[in-house]
Amino acid sequence: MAHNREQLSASLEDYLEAIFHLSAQGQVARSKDIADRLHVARPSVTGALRSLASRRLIHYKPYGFVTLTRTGNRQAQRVVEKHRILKSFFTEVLGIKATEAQEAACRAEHALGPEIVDRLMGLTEFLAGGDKRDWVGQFRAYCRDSRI
Amino acid sequence: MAHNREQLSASLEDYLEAIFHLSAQGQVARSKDIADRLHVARPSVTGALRSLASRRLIHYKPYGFVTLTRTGNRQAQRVVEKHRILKSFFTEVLGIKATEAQEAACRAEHALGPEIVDRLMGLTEFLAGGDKRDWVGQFRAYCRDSRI
DNA sequence: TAATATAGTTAGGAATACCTAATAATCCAA
DNA sequence: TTGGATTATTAGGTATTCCTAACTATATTA
Repeated sequence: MAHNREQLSASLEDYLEAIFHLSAQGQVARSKDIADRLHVARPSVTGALRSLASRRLIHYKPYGFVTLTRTGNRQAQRVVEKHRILKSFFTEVLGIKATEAQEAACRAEHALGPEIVDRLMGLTEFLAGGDKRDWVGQFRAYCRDSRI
Repeated sequence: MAHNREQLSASLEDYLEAIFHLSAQGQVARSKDIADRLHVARPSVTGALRSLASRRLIHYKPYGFVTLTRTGNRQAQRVVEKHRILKSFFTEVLGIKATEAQEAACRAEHALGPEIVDRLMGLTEFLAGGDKRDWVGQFRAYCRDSRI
């Protein structure tokens, strides 16, 4: 199989992320719940699960439940973290509303490497980090003035 | 054909962008130059050109040269503009080096809508816009201190 | 526990976006 | 003007990622 070191497609990262959240907020990730969460049909999930299993990112047996392997968990956490950082940059710094921020984070998380994401996290802390100078407030005013 | 109102795939946006740049910086966009620029094989270009033509974004006849239609030009400009804004945010605000910024902009430009891109442009102007307060300088120092 | 509802999988197919190899058109220079 | 180099296309194939319809396994409940 040998796709060990290859990086995941955006689609497979989404599946991994969904499995992570479902396992966290309850018990086991069921195929139907993954399908609902990602708005795909159930057979698409079956295919994705097989692909993730062949990469040793999940434990999967047909009709059995799905759990993340150690590697899978590590990779999922990276994706989830990226998502979180992007979303809070969009909402807290740029002032984008939650739903749009959520969706954009979901699309952008696959496009940005760790270097940029780390800096974005830094910028969010720097600008929105409870500082007395209220930079974000000034940026909002600037946006209002220039009609952005 | 009727894909008029549908939004373009990331791939087709890349082709449109390449055609725009080649047309601008010289004369006509040739198939081979598009292939070289996007690092794809020539037959892939033929397919993409047919697809763009069916959407009325380019003028294309086999063995003829390629030019953007009015609509195509408008769409290409939007993509190019997004790219430009993202890249300058990455370099000027986040301090990412040019090549990485270039590549990341190329990947992210398809994921972010106009609202977020406009705000990013605003933020870049706000923070790096020749202001006496040198926010970017302070952010760099903050990054250094927190090892980002 | 047997009938039924739900969940999961197979089977088969479509769209996108690539590829290589082979062929056809076009261009250029002797 | 014609033959060789270059460029573009066709033909045929692969991988991904999605779909619907049909079937099978599992779970629930009467």
